[in-house]
Amino acid sequence: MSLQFFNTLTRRKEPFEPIHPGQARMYTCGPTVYNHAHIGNFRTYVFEDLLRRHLKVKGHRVTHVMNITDVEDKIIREACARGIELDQGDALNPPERIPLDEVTEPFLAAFHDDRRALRIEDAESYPRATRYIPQMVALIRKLMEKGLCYESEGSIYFSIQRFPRYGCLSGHRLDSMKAGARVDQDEYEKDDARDFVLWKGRREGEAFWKTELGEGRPGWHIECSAMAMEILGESFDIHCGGEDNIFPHHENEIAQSECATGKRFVNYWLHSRHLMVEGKKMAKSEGNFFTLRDLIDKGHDAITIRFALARQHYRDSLNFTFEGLKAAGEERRRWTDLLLRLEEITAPGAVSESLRDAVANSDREIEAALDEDLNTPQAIAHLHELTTEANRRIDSGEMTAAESAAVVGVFRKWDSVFAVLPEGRGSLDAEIEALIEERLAARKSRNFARADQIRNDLAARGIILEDTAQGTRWKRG
RNA sequence: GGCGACGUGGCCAAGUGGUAAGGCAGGGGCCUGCAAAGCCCUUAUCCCCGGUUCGAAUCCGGGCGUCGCCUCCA
Repeated sequence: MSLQFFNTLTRRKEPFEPIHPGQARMYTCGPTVYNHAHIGNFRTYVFEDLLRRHLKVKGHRVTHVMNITDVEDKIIREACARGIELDQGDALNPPERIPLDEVTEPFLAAFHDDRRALRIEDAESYPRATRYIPQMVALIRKLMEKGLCYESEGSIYFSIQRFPRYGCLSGHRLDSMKAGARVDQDEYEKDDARDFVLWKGRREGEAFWKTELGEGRPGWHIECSAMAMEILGESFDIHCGGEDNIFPHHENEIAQSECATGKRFVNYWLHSRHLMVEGKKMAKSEGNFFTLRDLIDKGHDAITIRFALARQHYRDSLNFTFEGLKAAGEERRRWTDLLLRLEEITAPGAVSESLRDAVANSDREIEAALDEDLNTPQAIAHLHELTTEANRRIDSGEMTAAESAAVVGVFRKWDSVFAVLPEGRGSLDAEIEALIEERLAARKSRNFARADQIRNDLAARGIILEDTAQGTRWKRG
């Protein structure tokens, strides 16, 4: 079956056909580095990671660009409060380091630490907005030459009236947008309240660059168009983000990009729904706002958090609960324990036809599920079915080492997408090994008090012992 | 007010026309020195009301409810 995605643009599932066969170019909206990313952000980044990993399994060469927004109102406010230099230099002759980096770099580093903890693979590129000011200026000048924008009090605005398809992504219609309940708080002067700013002229107390457009700083939307087109080309395959980005951010990206080039900007728009915590919108005021660090500090495992985020379909809102996190941990443990059991099997013999079929079936169904707009819940259900089947066969004592390897193979293959299995158990120090030996001897001599004491002591040190017919198995708790 | 998504067992969740996958939690059993793990058994007329159809969780209409976006929040 072919890979298909639900395209926000058409509101339908469509087969994925990359512009260049075998190559998938994707751009995802990354973090604004003014604080630590929260688990809602990571829900989206984990979805995008699953997407890139599955594209790779399907044989595509993936070029993934995730932008870093490192100039923005809150960052500037913080810089201002700290008395950091507002002049960021000449856009065409930028210094290695700009003053705003002092605010953003610690959070950028933290973001990468967090995503690695969640096993989110490295993207091919992490462009920072502040390093692409000339490209943004060039793009704005192109739009100016085409007469699609206007200047007002030193700022430059895009006139959405000039783009007839405006609203194609979000479904907003120009005429009905006027009735919007919200009043724009922006103090800049616009011809039409719905127009958006491409370039903000320098203002008192705000960071600025010296550019051909004068002194000022870029608007928000322009960075993604400029960086995406610079790195991926004027037309590319996939653009992702959280659902809140559909309007206005992505809508505006389409308008400015397609007006500038006259070409289709992006073929597939994929958006993840938001995450809620314990049934409520995550908000600091609700006391249910969590960064990854918050959860790790509470003793939760990063990979289990990854699994809790990956386990639900990206287009459904995800209700993040501690009960759900516990369930995610149990599911992982079940798979981890199965792998330990499988590794212990040494029986010689061929792979039976029934096992070969079972494994091939699981493999096919998991692939089909992921092909169908990344249906992770269904793919996971198939892994659970394979788990039960494998445990049953192990219990029957008939599984061979070759069969065990076949089952492990399916788990490892799909874990290249899910990335939730342990890489290995590690090893034990000699002291613990000696205790395990001592306990075996104690059990043999029916000194169960001593045996249980050793088991309890080791459990307190994070080593869990389980007795099987073949001997004692250890694992880390 | 405009646009959109969703409502399946205690919890999470698959399933888009043929009489409800899977996991977690709970209960019972087998196994075990005990435990753990594992296996087996166990809980649903799919929000409500109409309609289409031989047949609907699945399609259509109407309710009710939850959630999201409507200018810088993934």
